[in-house]
Amino acid sequence: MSNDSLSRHFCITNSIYSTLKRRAKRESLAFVKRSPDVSKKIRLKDVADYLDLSPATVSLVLNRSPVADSIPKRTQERVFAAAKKLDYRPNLLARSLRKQRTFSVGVLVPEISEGYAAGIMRGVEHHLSQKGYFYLLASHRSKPDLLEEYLAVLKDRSVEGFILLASRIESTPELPAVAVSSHRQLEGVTNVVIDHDLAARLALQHLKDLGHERIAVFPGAPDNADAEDRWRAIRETAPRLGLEIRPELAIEITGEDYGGGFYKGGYTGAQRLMASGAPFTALFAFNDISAIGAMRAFLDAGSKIPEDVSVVGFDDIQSAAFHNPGLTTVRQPLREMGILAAKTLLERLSNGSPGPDVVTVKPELIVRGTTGTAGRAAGG
Amino acid sequence: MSNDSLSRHFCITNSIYSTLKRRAKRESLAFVKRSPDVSKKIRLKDVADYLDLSPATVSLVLNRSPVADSIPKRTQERVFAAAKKLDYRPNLLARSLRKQRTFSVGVLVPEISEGYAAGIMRGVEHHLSQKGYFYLLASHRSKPDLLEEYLAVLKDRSVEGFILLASRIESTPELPAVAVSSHRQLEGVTNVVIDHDLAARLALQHLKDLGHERIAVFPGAPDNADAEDRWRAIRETAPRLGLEIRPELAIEITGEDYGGGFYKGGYTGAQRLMASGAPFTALFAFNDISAIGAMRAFLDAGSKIPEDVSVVGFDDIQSAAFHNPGLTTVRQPLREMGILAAKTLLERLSNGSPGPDVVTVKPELIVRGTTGTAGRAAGG
DNA sequence: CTGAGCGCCTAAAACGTTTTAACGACACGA
DNA sequence: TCGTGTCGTTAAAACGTTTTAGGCGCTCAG
Repeated sequence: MSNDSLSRHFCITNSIYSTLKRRAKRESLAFVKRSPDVSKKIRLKDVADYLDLSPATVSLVLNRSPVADSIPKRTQERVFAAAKKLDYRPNLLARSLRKQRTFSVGVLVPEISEGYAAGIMRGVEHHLSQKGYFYLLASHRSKPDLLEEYLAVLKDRSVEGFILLASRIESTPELPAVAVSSHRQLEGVTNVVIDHDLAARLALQHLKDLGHERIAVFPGAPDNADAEDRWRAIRETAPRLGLEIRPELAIEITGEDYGGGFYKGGYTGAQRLMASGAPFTALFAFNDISAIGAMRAFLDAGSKIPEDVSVVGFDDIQSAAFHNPGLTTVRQPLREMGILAAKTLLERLSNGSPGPDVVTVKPELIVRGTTGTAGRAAGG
Repeated sequence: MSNDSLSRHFCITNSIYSTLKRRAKRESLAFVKRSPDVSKKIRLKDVADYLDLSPATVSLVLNRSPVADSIPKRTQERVFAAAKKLDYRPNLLARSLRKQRTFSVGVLVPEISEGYAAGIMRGVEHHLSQKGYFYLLASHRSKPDLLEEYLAVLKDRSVEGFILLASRIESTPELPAVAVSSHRQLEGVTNVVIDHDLAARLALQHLKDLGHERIAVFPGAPDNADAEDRWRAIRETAPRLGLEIRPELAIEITGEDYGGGFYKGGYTGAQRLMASGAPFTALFAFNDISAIGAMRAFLDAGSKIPEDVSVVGFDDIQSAAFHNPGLTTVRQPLREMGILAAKTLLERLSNGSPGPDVVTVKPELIVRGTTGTAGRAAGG
C-alpha cells in the first residue's frame, strides 16, 4: 500500500507533469491579471508566472547575478518592468533564511539615556541606515546576566554582529563585535575609546592654569565600563602636572536605573563631598550628567559656580552648553564614535577580517562658564 | 530521457527509501555523538536524529502543541532533555517564515533626541522586551518622504506593526499602528495623546496666579506633530482664564537636524522675542528643550529668571530639574505613554481588534524655580 | 551527419521551521 | 473476521527566496 501510494504520488509522466504545471501557471496568471490589487502579496513566483518565466530567472535578473549575463537585454527589461508594475517586494525573511545574511546588528546599551548613549546611537544609526542595515536595540541596565541574555536572544534573532556601548562584557561574544568605551581589551573585540590620558591632561591642565590645587573627582561608577581607565588616567596624569588627587576628594558615585541616571549620583556625591569637610576648589566629574547633578548640589548649598567651585564635565552632551553657567567639559566626539563603531563592525562583517584591536579618538576641551580662577577653598 | 530521470529520481520503492533514510539517520547520529561541539549549529533535525524521532514530533513537543497531547510523558521528557543537552535554539528566521509572525515592531522617531523621544522609548522598550518583542528603530528627521520610506522598508523587514512618535503621518499605514502625540486622528491608528486643554490650563493658570498678563508662547514647529493641538489649546484656554495671547508674542520656532535640536530654536526664538520690543513677563515654551534654549538667551541678555521673566516648559525631561534655576514645566508621563503605546499595539496584534481611537493621559504641573511673580515687563 | 559549443532558461535543492493529514499497530466490540 | 477507534508518530507540504547543475534547441565546424 505505502509502496503504491508513494509511487502514485511521485511517478507522474513528464508530459502530465508539464501539463499540470502549465495549467497552474495559466490559472494563477489569470488571477493576477484579473485582480492585481486583491492578491495578498506579490511573490517572486507571481512575477515569474506573469512573465511565463521561472522564479529562478526572475531572481537572477533582479539580483543582477553574473549568471544573468547570458539573459538577453529584452528579457531583463521585461522582468524589471513586471517587478515594478506588480510592485514586487522580496520577502526578506525568506531571503535571509536562504542567504544566511540578515543585514541587521544588535546594539546593547546600559540605558536609553539622555546623554552619552543618545549621542553614540545617533552616529550608529546614521551609518547603519546608510548602509542598508537595521539594528535591534536592547538596554541591559548594567546587569551582567541581562547583558548575557540579550546577547543570546539577539543572536537567536540572527543579528550579524554586536555594538556594545559602555557595557561590561566578560567574554568574547560568539559574533563579531565592536565595543565603545569598553573597560578592557577582549580577544577579537574592537574597542573604540577616547584617549583618556589626553582627556585627563586637558582637564587637569586647565584647572591647574586657573590655580586649582585641591581638585575633587568622581572616579565613576563601578558598573560603568569606562570608569577604570578614566580614573587611572587621572591618577597618573595629576602628578606629572604637579597636582595631587587626595583620596578624601575622590568620591565614588553610582548611576541609578530609571529616572535620575547619574544626575542623582552627582547630586549626592557632591553633598557627601561637602559634608566631608575636606577643602576643594574644583570638581572633575565623571561625566556631564554627574557634573550637572553636582552643580545643583553646590548651588543648593549656596556655593557659587565658578567663584566658589569650578566644575568640569565629560562628554559634552547637547544640553551642556545650555546649563547656567555653561558647562566646561571634555568633549567626546560621540556621534563620530558611533559612526566609527558601526563602520568598523560592517567592515569586519564584509571582510571577515578581525579588525583592529582598538580605535582611539581624541577628546577636546570645551571651556564654558563653570570654570574660573581658584578662590578660597570651599567645603573647608 | 527526462521522463526516465524524473522517474529514477522519485520512484524508489518504499523499502529502499526507508533503508536510505535509516542509514542517513545513523550517520548523522554518529556524527553528532562523536563531536557534539564541532557541529556548526544544532537544528531541529539534529535533535530529531539524535532521538531517532522525526522533526515533526520534536517540534510538536517543544512547542507544547495540543497535538502533542497524545505523545507519552516519557517521550516528551526525552525530547526536552535532548534539546537542553544539545543546546538547541530554534532558528527564528525559519520559524517566522513559516508562521508569518516575527514578534518585532517598527518604531519611528523624528530624532534620537535627549529629551522627549528618549523618555517615550524607555517605556516602549520596557514593555516590548517584557513581552518578548523587539523593535527596529529608525529616525526620519521629520522628512515626510523618509518617513514613508522607512514605513515601507520596515514592512519589508516583516515588522508586525508600528509605533510612531511625534511623526506627521499622512495616511494609515498598511500595518497596525499606534501613534504617540500625533497631530490628527487617522482611521485605524490609535493615538496616545496628552490632554492639551488641561496642560494649557495648568500652565496658564499658574502664570496668571503669579500675576502674569503678557505671556509669550512658542506655538511649536510646523514639522512637529504635536504642535497644532497644543497651540489650539492655548488659544482657546487663555480667554477662558481672562488672558490674552497677543499675536506679536507668539513666536514660531523650528527644531533643527543634528546637534542643537530645539535648543537653538528656543535660543533664537527668545532673541527674536526680545528684539521685537513687545513687552512680556513670561514665556510658555513649546517644550523643555526650547525653554532651556530660551533661558540661555534671556540670561545672555542680562535678564534674570524668574525676576525679569518666568519660563514654563513642557515634557519634564530628566534634566529639567537640574537646570539653574530648576525648570517649571508641564510634565508629560513620557515613560507611561511609551508603555501605553506598546501595550495598545500588542493588544491590537493579538486581538486583531482595531483598538481605541485615542488614549488620553493627564499632564501635571511641576513648579520649580523658573516661575515667579510678574515684575516689570521685560523687553518693552 | 555528428558533436561541440553557445544562448537562454529552468528544475530542484536548500535554508529550518510548523502543521495537517494520515499511517501502522494494536485493542476492543460485534 | 471485520470494522472502529485510539495511540504514537511521521511524511510531506508549506513559507519565499537563492543558486547550482544542467537541459533544450540551435548553429557551425569537421
